[in-house]
Amino acid sequence: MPHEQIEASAGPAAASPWDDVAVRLRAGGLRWTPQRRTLIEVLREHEGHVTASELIARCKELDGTTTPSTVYRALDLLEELGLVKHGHGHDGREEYHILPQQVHGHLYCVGCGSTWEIRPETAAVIVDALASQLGFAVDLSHVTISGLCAGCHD
Amino acid sequence: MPHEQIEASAGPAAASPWDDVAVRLRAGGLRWTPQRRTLIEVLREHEGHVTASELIARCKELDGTTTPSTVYRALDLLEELGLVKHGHGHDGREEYHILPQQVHGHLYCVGCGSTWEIRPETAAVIVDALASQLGFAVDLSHVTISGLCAGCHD
DNA sequence: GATCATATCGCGAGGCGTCGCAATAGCGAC
DNA sequence: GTCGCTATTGCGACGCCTCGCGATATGATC
Repeated sequence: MPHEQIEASAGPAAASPWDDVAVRLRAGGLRWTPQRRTLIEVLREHEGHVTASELIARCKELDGTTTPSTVYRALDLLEELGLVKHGHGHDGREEYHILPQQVHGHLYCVGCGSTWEIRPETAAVIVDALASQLGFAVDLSHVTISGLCAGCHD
Repeated sequence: MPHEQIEASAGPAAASPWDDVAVRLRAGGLRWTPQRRTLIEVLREHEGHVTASELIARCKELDGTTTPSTVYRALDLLEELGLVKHGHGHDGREEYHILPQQVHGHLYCVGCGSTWEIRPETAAVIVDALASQLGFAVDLSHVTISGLCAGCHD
């Protein structure tokens, strides 16, 4: 086997936040295991939101020996590193936001079942209202707010 | 522990919304069963919010034969009658609001674990913002929004 | 390459919530 | 009071999520 190729720092490929997970883990005395490697592979495939069960299922496809508890624990770890962020769907089930970039909220229409996003500008109105009136700094992205969309409302 | 008391028909006691549940059920072709009677007893004991497990545990104390599925199904029914309303705590677990009167939201501080209410006036700001910007009629009471309270924030 | 401390894994159990099914029992009709 | 329709119950099984425990394997050190 030839030596593994070292990524040249001049490489033009966009640096992915997943690339240095191994390093970051080891820096904290944590370990880079096959199970975590698999999970990162799976996360690379996704964008936006994924449910925990979807992640577990996909990991199991790739590995077969993956167990749910391992995935949940690895996700907790990645959340501490800021690479994912968990929230709850309208029914309380867990959802993971991959590479959370901007604050946005989630809406679920109980009429038609579709989901909507609260864009950052609108979210800001809500966050500001609660901050000024209650001094509470809310994290709108953690839950899915239910309601009726324009189409189902009238 | 409150002792049992037979309700005198001549009693001028304020009519409780629970009093005519039996009638309302039968009016819809539904039935008034011992299990439902027990649940109503339990609900009479509470105000505000209760978790599903608390209700189930208390029903089991009173009856012993109560099973969770029966309680959940009865709660669904009462929700259709408008007597309770379910929501989700910060961790996604179910919570029941007893006799929901006014629209209010729920806040959970991830710092200290305390819970706060969003008063109707403040809730209105949020509801209006989403209504005017997205045409979405949200139900703020369905979920618990996480964040940091004034004390934990700074 | 061998050693060792310990982070991590897989397993099993448990609580929560949902659903389908066969048996039971309200309750309206007679 | 009895009958019969069918709403409801209890059970069992499942999926989701968490946790504790003993066994394993990472990776730092020599």
